Amino acid sequence: MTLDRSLIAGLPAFANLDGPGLDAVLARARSSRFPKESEVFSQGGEAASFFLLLAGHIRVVRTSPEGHQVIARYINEGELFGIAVAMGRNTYPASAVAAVDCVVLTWPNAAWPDLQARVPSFAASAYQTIGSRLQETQAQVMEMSTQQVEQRIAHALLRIVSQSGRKTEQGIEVDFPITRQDIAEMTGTTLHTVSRLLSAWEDEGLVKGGRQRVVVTNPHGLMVVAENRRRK
Amino acid sequence: MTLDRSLIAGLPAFANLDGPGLDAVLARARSSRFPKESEVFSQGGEAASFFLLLAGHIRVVRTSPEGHQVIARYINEGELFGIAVAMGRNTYPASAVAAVDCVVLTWPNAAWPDLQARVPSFAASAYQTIGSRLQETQAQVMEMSTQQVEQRIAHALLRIVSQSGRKTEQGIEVDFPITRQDIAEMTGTTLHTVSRLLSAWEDEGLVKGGRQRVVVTNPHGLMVVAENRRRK
DNA sequence: TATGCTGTTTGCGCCAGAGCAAACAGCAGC
DNA sequence: GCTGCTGTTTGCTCTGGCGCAAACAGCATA
Repeated sequence: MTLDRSLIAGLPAFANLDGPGLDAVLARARSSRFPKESEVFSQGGEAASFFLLLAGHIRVVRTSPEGHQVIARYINEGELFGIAVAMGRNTYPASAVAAVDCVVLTWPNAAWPDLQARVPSFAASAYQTIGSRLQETQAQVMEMSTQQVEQRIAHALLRIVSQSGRKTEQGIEVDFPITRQDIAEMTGTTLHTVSRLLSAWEDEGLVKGGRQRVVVTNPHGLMVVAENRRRK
Repeated sequence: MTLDRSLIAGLPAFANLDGPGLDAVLARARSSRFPKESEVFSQGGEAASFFLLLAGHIRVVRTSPEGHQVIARYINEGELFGIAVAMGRNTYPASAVAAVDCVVLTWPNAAWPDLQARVPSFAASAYQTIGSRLQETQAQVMEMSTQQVEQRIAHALLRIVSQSGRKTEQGIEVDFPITRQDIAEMTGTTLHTVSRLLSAWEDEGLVKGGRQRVVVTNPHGLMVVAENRRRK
């Protein structure tokens, strides 16, 4: 199946790439569909490919030996993921699950050295992706060390909505199904606490909830909550 | 000042490098001393160089806008650090402080593109370093979400001691000065809690404390504490 | 030897948030 | 429309560990 340049021409990962460069990158990729809740790759599995999300939303999940799940991040359209090869790893450190039906570009890892040599700006953007994820993850450690649950959840919601929000007449809505449990697993809390806080915020007119739905109706008000340190 | 190959020949970062390769890498570096508690680079500062620690121990610290400090990691001898350039960043996301007197190799960022092209295995080891730090940081998020303070501190201590431990007749000792406050900042707790737990462990014969000193006298026993989930 | 300074220990009270339990509400399939 | 499943809400209790405070102990300097 031949892939069209227009699929990826506008993506930040391919900025600074000319037409032939784009074609070189696309020549090694194939596109495929992943239905909702299916796994793109699995934690601990041998890393044979790396990916780019063309459409949909993907949840990256880590499971501890004891069975606890933590959501490391959500992948948005246009982002690279599963780039274990760029880190010199040969196994995936987490699982990737389609949060909705997704379209994914897949490259075999074997193509990496060649692409890296021939299309250096593509490799550079992969490294930059890894760098900014390290950065974000460290910021998360910091948040978890220093902030209250309320602020962490507010931050997490604002982050999701700014990256994967869809404007509606009510406000900005998370545009994939997300449960209270999911939010809890992103912030290191329990679904009970998340539910209680969302209910409280709904009373204050900051958000509006629904089954697997969250709408932020007053982003500015939520930011105040996120920044508010009530202790010292 | 001319640097000798033997300085770095044995380091994992330079595995697979032949003599000329080593020389090419060293030609662009200069070596310098950093006295205890001095800053190698500063959070938010413009990233002009990247570094390799030849001797000593370095503390990587992030400070929040509100002034909270978190210790992201300790750098050990032979490790690269401050490699913002490899992530496409132009500013340091954290500060690096010498925990003891240190000897550091410094490369100007300008040398990076050239080194990357001419000594690819050096670049690859930088990327691998970043990858494993992302991995570790995500593991830390997981720990903070799912484990009790007691287990987190036990894990942190075991990690430090395994990476930077020195054998003594009493057991394995952290071979740089480390305060209870430092341990608290690594694990997202308070020095009070750390102090209480260390005291308790000392009574059980697992560790032995001192001013800015920790000796693990019974590593196996500490591992039991680290793995022990007393709830659920 | 005295004087600080910095790091450590320990007691006490309190509360954010986890754990448990039970009722409730969308949504899908029959 | 009924049934079942999955996700949500909410009340209650309990506790890990934080905040505060005060005493204490190494180590360095004069």
